[in-house]
Amino acid sequence: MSLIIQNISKHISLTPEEQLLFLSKTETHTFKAKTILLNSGQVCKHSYFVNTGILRSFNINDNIVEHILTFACEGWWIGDMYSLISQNPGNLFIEVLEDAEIVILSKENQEFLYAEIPKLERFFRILTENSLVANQERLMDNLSLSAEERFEKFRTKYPTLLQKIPQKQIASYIGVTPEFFSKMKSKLLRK
Amino acid sequence: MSLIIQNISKHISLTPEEQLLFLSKTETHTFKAKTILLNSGQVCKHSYFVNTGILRSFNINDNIVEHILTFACEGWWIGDMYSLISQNPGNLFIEVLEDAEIVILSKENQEFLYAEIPKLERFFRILTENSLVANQERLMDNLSLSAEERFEKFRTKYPTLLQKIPQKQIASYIGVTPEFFSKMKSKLLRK
DNA sequence: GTACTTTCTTAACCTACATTAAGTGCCCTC
DNA sequence: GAGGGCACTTAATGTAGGTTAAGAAAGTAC
Repeated sequence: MSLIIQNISKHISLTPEEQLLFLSKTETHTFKAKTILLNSGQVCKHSYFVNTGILRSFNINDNIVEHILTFACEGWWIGDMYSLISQNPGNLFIEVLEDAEIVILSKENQEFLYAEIPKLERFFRILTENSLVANQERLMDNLSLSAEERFEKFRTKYPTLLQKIPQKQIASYIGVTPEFFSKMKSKLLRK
Repeated sequence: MSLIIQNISKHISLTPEEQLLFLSKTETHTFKAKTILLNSGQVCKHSYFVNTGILRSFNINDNIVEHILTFACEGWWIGDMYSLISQNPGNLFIEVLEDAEIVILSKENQEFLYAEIPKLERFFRILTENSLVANQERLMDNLSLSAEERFEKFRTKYPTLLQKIPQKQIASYIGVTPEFFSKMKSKLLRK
């Protein structure tokens, strides 16, 4: 069974016909690392589900500093939620960090599927709820933890990522400069 | 029409019977300021909708420092999303800041209503989506803006709150100490 | 009205993290 | 296999915001 159907089946059960209908409304493509799937200033018209590879969403502040909102690895959904909902231009970029196979679901088809398979409302509600919880925790962490503690949390949340992506991306995710991250890391190693 | 039905009607339309069914599954109570509706360590079994008054959710770090996750004024929902979903003990407190009239919806009744009025899945999905978007924006703001800029954002997001709540609560929301907030404020006034 | 508690202010000093800048290693690509 | 670009490191210096402490102001209770 495809990864995306497995993912959905964790929360709702679809008949074989519904599964086929769902899949018929998606497209699967492969992308090379460094491909930009969504640019800041564009309207986001798709949700992306990662079969293999790694993606990230981030914004750029004052044309200089990048801040990473999310990484998405195998089995994760990613998109610009704000832009997707409002259909206004967003300020997020979505980029492929490691060659990836991605399932693409257009907003249009998503709405169509809500109408055809109302259970999917439930699925995406649950997905969004989980995402909200994760985000709230990260927000509270950013308010109350030190950079070192945030790094520790990153490690447990994304254990596989540590080896796979440039460490400046991790610095950006936890909210420090690459220079400070490097210093912090060597301090941790010395312990 | 009651405020909560108005709130729901912004996103889905309920028949008069559905409205009555919904309301019959809620309870409305008034609470004095300083009432704690949910304690850290408890399982959250209700969602709260604010008819009048002000609530806040917050956690306490190392038994010392409070960090505010959300304020909820008239027409807002509040709860401990993590605990509500997982039914595990959460780490949030929910407290009444200003005498309030609150509509209470138990998780049990919410599930019951999902079964009876499937459209409500849609409503709560949209509610959660909006909440997620707001949270993501706040997270990015915390990564990229100065305390002063975060205060400015707070003012535009909660214009009425400024006069109504102790300023240490605002400091806690934007993530600085009351002392620093006071210093910053007097600097802003001198301009 | 007086006392008690909580909030707010001010100020001296401290620290986590940013900035700037220079240098090193490494993977590309031609 | 030489040159150019990134990612990473190190170190000096700078700063936003924290800590501590003490007093003033403002609620709140009796």
